[in-house]
Amino acid sequence: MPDTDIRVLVVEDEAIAAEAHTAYLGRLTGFVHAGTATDGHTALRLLSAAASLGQPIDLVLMDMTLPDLHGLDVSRRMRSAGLVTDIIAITAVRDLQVVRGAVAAGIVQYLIKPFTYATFAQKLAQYRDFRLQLGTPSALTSQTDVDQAFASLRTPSELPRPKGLAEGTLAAVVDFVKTRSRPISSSEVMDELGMSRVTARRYLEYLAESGSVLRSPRYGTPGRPENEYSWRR
Amino acid sequence: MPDTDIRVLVVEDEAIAAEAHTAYLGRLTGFVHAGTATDGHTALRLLSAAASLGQPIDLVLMDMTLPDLHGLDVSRRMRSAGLVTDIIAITAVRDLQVVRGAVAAGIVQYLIKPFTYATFAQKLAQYRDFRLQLGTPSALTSQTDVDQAFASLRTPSELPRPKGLAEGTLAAVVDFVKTRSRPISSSEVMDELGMSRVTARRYLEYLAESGSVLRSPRYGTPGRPENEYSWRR
DNA sequence: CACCGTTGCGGTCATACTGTTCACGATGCG
DNA sequence: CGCATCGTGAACAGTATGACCGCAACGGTG
Repeated sequence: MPDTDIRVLVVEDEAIAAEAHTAYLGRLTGFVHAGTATDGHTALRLLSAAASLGQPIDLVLMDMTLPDLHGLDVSRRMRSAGLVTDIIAITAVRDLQVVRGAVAAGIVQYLIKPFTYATFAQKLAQYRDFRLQLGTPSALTSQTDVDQAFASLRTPSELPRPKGLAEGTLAAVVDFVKTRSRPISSSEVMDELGMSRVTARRYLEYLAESGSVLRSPRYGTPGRPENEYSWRR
Repeated sequence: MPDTDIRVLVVEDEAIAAEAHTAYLGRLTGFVHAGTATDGHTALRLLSAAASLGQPIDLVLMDMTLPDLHGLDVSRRMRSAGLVTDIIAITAVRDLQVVRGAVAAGIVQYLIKPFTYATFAQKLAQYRDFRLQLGTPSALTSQTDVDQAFASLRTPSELPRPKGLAEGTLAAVVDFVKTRSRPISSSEVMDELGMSRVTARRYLEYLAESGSVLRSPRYGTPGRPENEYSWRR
């Protein structure tokens, strides 16, 4: 459905970086590259042109360091112009003031260069989920619904590995879950990997929390329901 | 330390609501009520006055429905003026466009009226955590750090669920009931979700008790009448 | 129209099995 | 040897299930 595709404008002065972003975009479903601007004024012009043509840009990948304007200035001018386009900031600068300003300017994600494709994809996927949740008009019925939408925007997909989890064990569990196409329970991991149920569960739970595996209760048998975990690509 | 207290401006045209918000604020540590505005222009004037006095407002509790301007307009004008003050939106309107606009205008939290003090306190506490993480200049060293800071704005805990109800199961049932426009019986939930009738009924009954779902008996067939449940918006 | 058998869901338990917690033992590192 | 990190067993708590009984409407029957 091209109708629901998210139209993306890349704002980046370095040609190589701009091409990289565009290439990354092409690998994601649901996103369309709608143009590239190499400075702030061009970006603003493209944005209003697209809006008046009835094909507004949905999302801007905005580099913060531009030749003419700072990315934050571009964002602020967009807001002044009444554009509700969402913005993902891309920057090499880890500046506190910039982050604070970014939040105030309504920037939905903040990517620090250099980043891997995986990181890029995750941030955009989160944004896509966010839009999806807001996309259905009937969805917004309660505080919880709004909270959910905000959560998908702001929950990091990659949690730092907390204490109590060993790298080797984690790798073993990840490997095991990956090889099974069927959802598995913590008991199965216990049996197959020879670890205790407690340990198996701790790792699976961490993976579920970090979003790498899907968790859902398994019904049908007496007793407390068993959670089953399946690797999500 | 009054130095680190968060200075809050309440923007609300109804006196009773404004007082309530102020009273709520007083019960929280780390926040100071810095003033109240009953319309958008006054709010903007107070904000720039405070900023030029060197005592900028850190946070605005902004009602969306004001006599002169829409809350979103006030937010946009704040951004145009270069104010990095954070904003928590308070509104009775569950409007998709408003939520989208709110995100674009850099609104950090979105509270739907009416809300309990618990909800209010939770949202503000989350905001305080967010500031705390951005407050230490050395903290921002990696993508993970930024992610963590954003994450404190997400909803960490939901309302306390009574014992005996699993979070995942409840979510599944709520989701199922929501998607059906027709009233459904516990047997249908049993069949569709693969759980037992007892379990399905327990969750439906809880939802009916808590008021999010409507319950009424269904006549016309032999046997004891069946209760049917329908989502109430 | 009053009564009664039939029917099928409502409501309650004991039960079964897992999730969760806790304190301790094992392992590694300085 | 002391400290931090991790895995484990055991005890406790949580939660879905099957079975069972009772109830409320239906539909004959007199």
